Amino acid sequence: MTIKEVSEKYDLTNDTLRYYEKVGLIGPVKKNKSGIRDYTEDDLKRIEFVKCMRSAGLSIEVLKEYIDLFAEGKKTEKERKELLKRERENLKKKIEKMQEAYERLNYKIDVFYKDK
Amino acid sequence: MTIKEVSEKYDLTNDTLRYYEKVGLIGPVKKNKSGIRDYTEDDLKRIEFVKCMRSAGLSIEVLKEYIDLFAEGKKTEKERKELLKRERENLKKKIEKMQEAYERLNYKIDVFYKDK
DNA sequence: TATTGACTTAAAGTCAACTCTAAGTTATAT
DNA sequence: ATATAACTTAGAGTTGACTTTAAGTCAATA
Repeated sequence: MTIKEVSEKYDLTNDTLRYYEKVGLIGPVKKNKSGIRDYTEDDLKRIEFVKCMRSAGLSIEVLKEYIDLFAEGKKTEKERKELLKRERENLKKKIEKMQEAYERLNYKIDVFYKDK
Repeated sequence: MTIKEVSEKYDLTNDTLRYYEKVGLIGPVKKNKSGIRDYTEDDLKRIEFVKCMRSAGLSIEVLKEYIDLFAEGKKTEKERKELLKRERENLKKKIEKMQEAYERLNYKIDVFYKDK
């Protein structure tokens, strides 16, 4: 799959895809004889994972950390699990903050701006 | 209330409080004869609101927009309500994204890293 | 009176995460 | 054969949201 197709499929720009590769979140992606990227199914799975986690606010740094551990093999499984649990906790707290703000907006809209 | 007390109460740095004031999210805060800030109850309410919304990811720009409308008085109530509804929708979508990522982390932790 | 520490300002610096630019190569259509 | 469009790279630039710096004022204490 070409970079264009991937960027359309996942709604990420070519630049972002190359940037993710440069910082080591994906790939290195295989290239054909003229140097053009050809993404594999595994690349796509990774992109989808990264996109999901990024959209939830996980930093590139922490994703990179996880992916580097992954590349080191089985011996890092425990450490990876700890990392995921840590991030899950962070996410939970962030969701709670957002729920709070959401309810506050609800209240403002329904009570303060009721008849507007 | 001094900037130090406010910064401790809301866990925001002095710098952040002055920055919020500079960009127009709060104040202008009243100052005593020697130029030192003295926050009122209304300032504190505003700070608390801004903190809540910022922690949920609303941009400084959009908060500024809301606050500027507020300062224009009653005639902007409808517009303010629209703005809040828009931001509520954005927030809802973001919460959904985060829930998705949260569940994915749950799954990974419980299934993939079950015995680790 | 001198020093300490909290405050003040404007402006420059930082950081994460892209995003754009410049200069170049390659594939396809006319 | 030439124009067009899509790709490539390294590196510079942008944006949002602070954060730090430099230079100074002021109040309280030794």
